[in-house]
Amino acid sequence: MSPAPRKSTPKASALDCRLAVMGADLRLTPHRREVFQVLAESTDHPTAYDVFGRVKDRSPHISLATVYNCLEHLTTSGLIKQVHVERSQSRYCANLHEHVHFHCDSCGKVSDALPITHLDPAKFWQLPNGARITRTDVAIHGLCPDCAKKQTNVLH
Amino acid sequence: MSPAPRKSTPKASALDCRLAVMGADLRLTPHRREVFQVLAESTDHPTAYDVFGRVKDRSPHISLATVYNCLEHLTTSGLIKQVHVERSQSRYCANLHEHVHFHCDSCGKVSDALPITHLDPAKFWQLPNGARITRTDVAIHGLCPDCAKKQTNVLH
DNA sequence: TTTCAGGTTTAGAATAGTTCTAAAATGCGT
DNA sequence: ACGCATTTTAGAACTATTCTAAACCTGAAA
Repeated sequence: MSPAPRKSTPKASALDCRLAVMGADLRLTPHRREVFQVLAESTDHPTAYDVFGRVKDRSPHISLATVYNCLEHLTTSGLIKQVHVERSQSRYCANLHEHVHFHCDSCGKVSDALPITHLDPAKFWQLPNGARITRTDVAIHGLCPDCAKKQTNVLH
Repeated sequence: MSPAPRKSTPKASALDCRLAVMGADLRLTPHRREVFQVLAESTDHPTAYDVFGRVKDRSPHISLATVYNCLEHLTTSGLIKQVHVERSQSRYCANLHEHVHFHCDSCGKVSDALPITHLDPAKFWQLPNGARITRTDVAIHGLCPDCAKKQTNVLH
């Protein structure tokens, strides 16, 4: 008999492509797929607990530990990024394009800001001689347009 | 009778000056002074627990809660800065000059890097229209000179 | 088809960093 | 010295995260 055609994962979604392209060593389980989907559809940099709540709509029996587990695997295989804003909860982000995070210190919202020009850290800062740079995290703090407007109104 | 000369805080240390200059609303207690001193003498961005250990050499009876308390007061009055590197412990820094933090992902050391030129965030990133910027935190990750050298040696 | 080995998921316990609480201590102005 | 506000303390409480051990899949081998 000729070998049977493979049965598993018949459709190639955006996530499958991403996994293939990155060559990540990550088994694509339904939970991991869902956690990634949730993140890919979110622009608000949800916390692990936020993700838990959103994934539960689709998989009511998923546990928080699994969400943490999936987030860790997705992070280490480079499919998502972990963002450290506060000493409190970590936030996660599926936007892998070069960008920085803008944090509103009033309402706590986190939004992405795209680069106008590429920033070369070595041109801006005196780094220790012989250091090797792997990534640069930029976090800009301030007031988002809404909160800036509100604060101005209050002051006058 | 003419008013008696003020008796409190007879000597003006660097910390006193700093407090006066910044107009910080902070009572200068011995513990706060010690916590600040420890930080001012450290370049390794100690954690709260590190600070606790170092202050204990001078004030053996200080409690960890007091250290946290002092760190919070010093932070909110702008005398020190809190640095969020990892999801784990916060680190603190008494260097208020414009600078960024370089984190070695191998040995975990955090060191300061001074700016060569001033960075204007608005020139580099498309920020939400109407946003008001208060500060920009830059964290550069990679390998410090020592770890970069070691890793090269291992590879050949 | 059964068996096995591997990774995955689960619930709950454990841990770590930090904050809270209530009482005691301290210090300043009168 | 007195009263009041702030600071300090020890320990409990809290929260985010990680660990653990058992149950569960899934795919390959027998």
